[in-house]
Amino acid sequence: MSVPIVIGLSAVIVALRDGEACVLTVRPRDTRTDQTSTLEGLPFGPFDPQGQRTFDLALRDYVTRQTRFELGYVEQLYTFGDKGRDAPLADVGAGAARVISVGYLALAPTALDTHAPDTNWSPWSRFFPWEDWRAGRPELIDTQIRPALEGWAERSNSRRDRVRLLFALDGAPWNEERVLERYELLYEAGLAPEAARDRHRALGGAPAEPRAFTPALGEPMISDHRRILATGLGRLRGKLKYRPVIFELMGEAFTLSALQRTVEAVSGVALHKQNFRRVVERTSLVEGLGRMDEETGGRPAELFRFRREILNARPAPGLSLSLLRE
Amino acid sequence: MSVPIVIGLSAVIVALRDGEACVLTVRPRDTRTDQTSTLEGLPFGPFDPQGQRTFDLALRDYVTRQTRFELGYVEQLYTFGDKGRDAPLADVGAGAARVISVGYLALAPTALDTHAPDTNWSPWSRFFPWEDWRAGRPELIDTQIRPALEGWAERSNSRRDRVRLLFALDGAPWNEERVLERYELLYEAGLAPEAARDRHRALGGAPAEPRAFTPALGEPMISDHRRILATGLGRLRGKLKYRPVIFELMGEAFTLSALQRTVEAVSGVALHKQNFRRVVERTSLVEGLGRMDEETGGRPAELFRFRREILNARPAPGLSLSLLRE
DNA sequence: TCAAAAGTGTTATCCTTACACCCATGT
DNA sequence: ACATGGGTGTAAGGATAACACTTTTGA
Repeated sequence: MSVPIVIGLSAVIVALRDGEACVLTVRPRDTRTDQTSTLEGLPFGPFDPQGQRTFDLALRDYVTRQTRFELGYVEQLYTFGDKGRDAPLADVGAGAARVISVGYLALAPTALDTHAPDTNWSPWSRFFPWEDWRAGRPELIDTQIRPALEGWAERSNSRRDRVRLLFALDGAPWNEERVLERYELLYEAGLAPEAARDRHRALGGAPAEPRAFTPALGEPMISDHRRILATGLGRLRGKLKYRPVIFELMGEAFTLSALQRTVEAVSGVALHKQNFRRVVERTSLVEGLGRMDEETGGRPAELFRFRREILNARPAPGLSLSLLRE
Repeated sequence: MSVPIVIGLSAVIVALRDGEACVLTVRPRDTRTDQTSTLEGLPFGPFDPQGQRTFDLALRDYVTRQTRFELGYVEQLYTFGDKGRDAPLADVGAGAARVISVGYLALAPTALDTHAPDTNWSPWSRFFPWEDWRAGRPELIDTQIRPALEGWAERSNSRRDRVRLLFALDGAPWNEERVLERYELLYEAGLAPEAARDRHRALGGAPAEPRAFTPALGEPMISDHRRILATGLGRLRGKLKYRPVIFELMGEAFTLSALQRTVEAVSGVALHKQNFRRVVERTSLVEGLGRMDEETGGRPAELFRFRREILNARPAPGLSLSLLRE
């Protein structure tokens, strides 16, 4: 076994900031020049096979040390091992190692106020602008993405079908969960700057250099981090519907409107107000506190709390937020 | 980096044999004694970081070479990295390496007739007898599992709740998807022989020795393979409901009854015949062939085929086999 | 003729989705 | 008074889940 394996743990840490669903990003410093990277990446740490007992503990430990807060909800996403799409070797100080990425999803309540150096809360829409349908169908899909994909798609029927289904062209409905498939399609079609960079490195080129990118196609990230982010966002969007994970993003007390805006920010679609309330109330996941919110214009709203105890008491804490499109 | 990392790929390969959902198992040979193991395990292969481009390709290649057939549907399950629950080191010929298990799920149509040496199609009920509710609630839950868990459960409320919810005690409904959580509970409670073995090895004991086990608690497997199998079964049961994966287990033509029996064998619950048909027909996932089946007693049944083309044509090939309990 | 398995018809109930409308507060 | 956001009522349509029943074969 000549080539050693290095396992990199990457975390998609999601929290709400100013009403937007954000992800914690870092700009790693180049060890030689001490310059921070122009591209953002996910919090990342190598797994120590000697000392660390589980991935889970290693990840929590790593994040706590780097950002000074403790992760609550954590779940494993996927393990990426494709050659040619691995993390930059420099990151982990390994010479000719094969780097395997284990991605994790973590959710944090809004309260936390971490600002370790070189970290930032970035709205995910910066990386996937086409995923935000809250204000209706994003124009850039038809003005930019569709034309850019035309040449690639017309090479086969299956490509055409994929583009149509994933980007909701020609009347196909939008499916907000397929974030990863959309990103992978753009990567395959060469429209993600990461693709060009990976090809370049495969040919023995120099380390990744940031280059101009089309804003409509989203900002690229370091190594395979945008791929992991897409996996995390898709997983979260799916999970909302059958597990009450959304409450991991809320504070102790919240209004139903705030809850709805959070679901909308994550899922990227607008919801029908009245029906959203009914669904939430029917599942009895929340409980009114009697207290009122101190306003932002209009009638004061009642504050609610998540009845966390039902997680142990009830069979399937189903939320089944059957996304009620407006 | 003193301790090298070894990545083991393990496959849960599911197929139907004689109407039962089975999983392909192997009995590895001891390299010294040339004896086959008394315990079964999953097909397993080390990942070569030098030569192999992706896990997916590595797994397919490995299975094809070992069993002479090509995998169709393949999906990654989970990556297990807990210290103390790793694969036996002897298996991969690595000295003091840290072994990480990447589990995969694969589905194979019944047709295939592989019989490589030392491999076997084992019904999953041998490993998880409590998961089969097709003939109603299994007696062993109340006669064996409940009493065996009593002492462990009474130590805290949360333990009691977990047992009640997962094993459907005291009127709690059965949730067929939580296969892994049930196995992990039994492991934690010390009722899986694997737990004793792992503890023993952690104390520097000799390699695992098979020992007597309670049949009601299922047969143990090599290393962490029963954990991976539980993950696979749970994932498959969940996926049935929102993706038409069940057809990966069927031949080209099948009767609706055969389809129903397959779903029942996988999900472990009995379904309502008439409503099952209605659901299948409404989704237009299948198409009648006009031909009739050559019987097994009673009126001949029409043969159907899976309309595979809808995978590219339709938005969400939802099957939503909302499990219609009888 | 009867057992066995295939296949059809019908109905109450619940959930989804949409509609319209009223309430409490700040300016 | 009126704009703003909070909150309620009601009803059509469809999916679910449960009934009971007929049809076609082999023995």
